[in-house]
Amino acid sequence: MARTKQFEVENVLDAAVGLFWKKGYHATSANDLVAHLGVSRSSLYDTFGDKRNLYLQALHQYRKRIIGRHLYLIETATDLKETLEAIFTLIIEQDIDDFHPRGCMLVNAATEMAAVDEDVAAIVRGNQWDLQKACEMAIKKAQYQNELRTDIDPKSTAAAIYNAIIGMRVALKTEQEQATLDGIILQTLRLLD
Amino acid sequence: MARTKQFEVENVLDAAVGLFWKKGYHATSANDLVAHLGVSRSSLYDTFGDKRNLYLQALHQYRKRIIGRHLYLIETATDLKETLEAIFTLIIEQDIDDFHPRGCMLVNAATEMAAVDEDVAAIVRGNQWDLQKACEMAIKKAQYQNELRTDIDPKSTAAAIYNAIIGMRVALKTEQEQATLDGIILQTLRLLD
DNA sequence: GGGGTTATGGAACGTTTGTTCCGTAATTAA
DNA sequence: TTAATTACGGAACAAACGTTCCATAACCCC
Repeated sequence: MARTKQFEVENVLDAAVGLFWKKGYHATSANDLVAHLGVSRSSLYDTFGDKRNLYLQALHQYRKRIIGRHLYLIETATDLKETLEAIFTLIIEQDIDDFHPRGCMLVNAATEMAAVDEDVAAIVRGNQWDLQKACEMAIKKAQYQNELRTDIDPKSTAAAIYNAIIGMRVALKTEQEQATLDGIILQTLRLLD
Repeated sequence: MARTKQFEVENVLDAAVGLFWKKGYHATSANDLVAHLGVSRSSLYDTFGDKRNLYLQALHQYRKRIIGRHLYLIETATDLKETLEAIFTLIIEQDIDDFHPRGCMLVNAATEMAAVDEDVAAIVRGNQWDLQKACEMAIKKAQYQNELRTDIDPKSTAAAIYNAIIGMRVALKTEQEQATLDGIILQTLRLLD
């Protein structure tokens, strides 16, 4: 019936994630997108709507691809403390020694956009809920299996751990000493002792 | 010798803080600044240089005015845990029930600008150093006065507490349940038990 | 192999961007 | 009062912004 697209939507979304993640919403121009996504202006607008819409879809893509991995690790954890330490390490390795650390796209979105864009806020909140709930469930499971003290409150502890992860995401935006980062991990995971 | 300025530099800087704090660097336009600072375009550029320069000066102003208060509270604390709880409460009260929560201007600056602007990064790092050091010293002082267990490591604990404050600053960008926030505070301050 | 439909590339749109320029106003030392 | 200097308001600037439009190209069903 009609001409077929010369690109994969998923691939282009991944590329859009790459741009918006690194530079944020306002600092990424339409020209940037056209130049780096390998898709012409008209096809971009035809497929994704306007810039804001593309940004929202990129946020969903980021959440699915990047955060999905962390969720999976937590949900399948056998040793929770070890798993959380591994996640901290993953996060650190992503940004350390990077001249332009990207941090977390959802944290960047929260600070740049969430206050003035309810759709962005909803995505950020959804992500928070997922991670906090997964962490809470993992704590409960560990308690049920007698691997964790039962006087630890699952909900507030999960919230505090999630909160610490967010904090580290910001900290990594300005390069940090490894010793400081290790200290934060050590103390945060002490919540599970 | 020459005409006198019709405005106080400090007042204008405070107003600039208000704008950049709420909207960030890129989303605040030169027109926004002219419209809200009560200073003509030419006087703005004459006094503060370009937009980026004004932003950097606004960051310093924010640090002096807002964070200076927290520093003072920590440095003069008699009951550290109580003081930290008070600071958490101050932070929460600023943003809760606000339709457009501003969060912390330095956190916003870190995520939006620090990766690509070394001067912004330096200001953020300076602020981190101040707060972390103040917290570390307060812990040591409390330990010396036998108000705190001596097996608590001052440096890493201070880093973790600072980290939790940053995390909460981001969390408040999307409105939160008070119970969740209280849980984070409770668990974070457990580091001092 | 048309005919209907969508995709594409590129030019073009009107706004908004950050910044500069200039004529005039205000200030004070001489 | 004059001369020298700086501040001010507003027009003006080129560049970049996000978006739209259109002629052409590619595709599939009939």
